[in-house]
Amino acid sequence: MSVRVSTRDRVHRAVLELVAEVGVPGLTMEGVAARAGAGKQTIYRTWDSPLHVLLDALLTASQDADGRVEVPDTGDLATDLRVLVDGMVAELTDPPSDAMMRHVVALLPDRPGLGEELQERLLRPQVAAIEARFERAGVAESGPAAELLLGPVFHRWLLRTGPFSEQWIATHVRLVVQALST
Amino acid sequence: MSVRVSTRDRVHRAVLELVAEVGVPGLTMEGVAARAGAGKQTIYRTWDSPLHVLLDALLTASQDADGRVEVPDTGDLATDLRVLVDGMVAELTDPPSDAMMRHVVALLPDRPGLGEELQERLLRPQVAAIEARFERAGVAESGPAAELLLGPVFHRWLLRTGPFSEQWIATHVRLVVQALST
DNA sequence: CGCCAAACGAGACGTAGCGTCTCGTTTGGC
DNA sequence: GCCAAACGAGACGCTACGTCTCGTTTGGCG
Repeated sequence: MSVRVSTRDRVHRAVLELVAEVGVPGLTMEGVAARAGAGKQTIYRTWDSPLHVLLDALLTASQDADGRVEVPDTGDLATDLRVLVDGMVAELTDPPSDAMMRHVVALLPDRPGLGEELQERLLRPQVAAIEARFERAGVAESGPAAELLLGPVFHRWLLRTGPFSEQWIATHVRLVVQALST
Repeated sequence: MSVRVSTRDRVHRAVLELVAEVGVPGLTMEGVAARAGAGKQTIYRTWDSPLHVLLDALLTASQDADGRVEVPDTGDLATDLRVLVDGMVAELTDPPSDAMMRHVVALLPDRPGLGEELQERLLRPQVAAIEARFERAGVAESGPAAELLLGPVFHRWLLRTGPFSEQWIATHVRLVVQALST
């Protein structure tokens, strides 16, 4: 990304403002350029779609915030898993992130590049933290275990079958821990 | 839907042909109308977007095929859950259904009507069948149980983290059954 | 300090799809 | 066999597309 720093920032700000006003389907390259006070060519030089601009803006912001996911270890597996699930739920329910991720996964078959960027810079660290905590607990199948924990969270987020209430998360974590205690 | 039957069929055929050629993002109302030999007004009278046309076409086809999901009961819970998971996997990996569902869930926050139609006519029967089988097995929390079974399947489908191999499904079902055997 | 190439803001350009509309022309139910 | 409702066709102005060509900053190097 060879765009000048100040320009990048203005474009990021513009797309975040616009997505709040018109939603992801309402984003346009011309709109972003105009709001950022930039030429269209400048936008096309670096990004290939409004969704790509939004993805970059959100990932840049989240990276500036923390960068990596800490692996908690209070000794109690259920407690630590809750912390990790809470982090993921926070990400999934933040409105701009929610909308962006939905549209990125929609285009995943057609534009794998977008999905990889999301995967690499946002999801993988979360999954890795969960697997690490399982391994520390002596769980052999940490991969399937992480999927068992995250799957229902994504399912509930994706299909909006119910809220992420205290009680639901507690029940879910309990079932997962039970599945892994041979 | 007051469109004449033969017209509906021609539109359904047209959108299924087109989505295979140009993908969901390439679908347009004008393209569907032209391919179906219909006027644009006729399309707009019944549907409000190309994705809505595709959703209707796929749901109509799948309803004509079977209509409802059978609840298997061989006596072995793991075996029956496999059958139900296999059915869901088949639906999720059929290319046009795959693409359609991704785009519908992407628009779910903006256009809840689309999501409800998908939910009601396709997903709910699957979930109900799984919950019914759990209840027959004496599982108290059949709701969370169904989520535990389906969540990782959707997670793997959505993020494409790995294939639906024999081995993965077997391991996953085993973990779920174990989570529920108090 | 002054230079110069790279990056930039602005916007013109032809194309395509949008959603609405107005035409005649089927078409099917009474 | 009649007549209103539904239809095929396509014109209309509009918006966004992606490419392009302009001058104009701008920042690094001598």
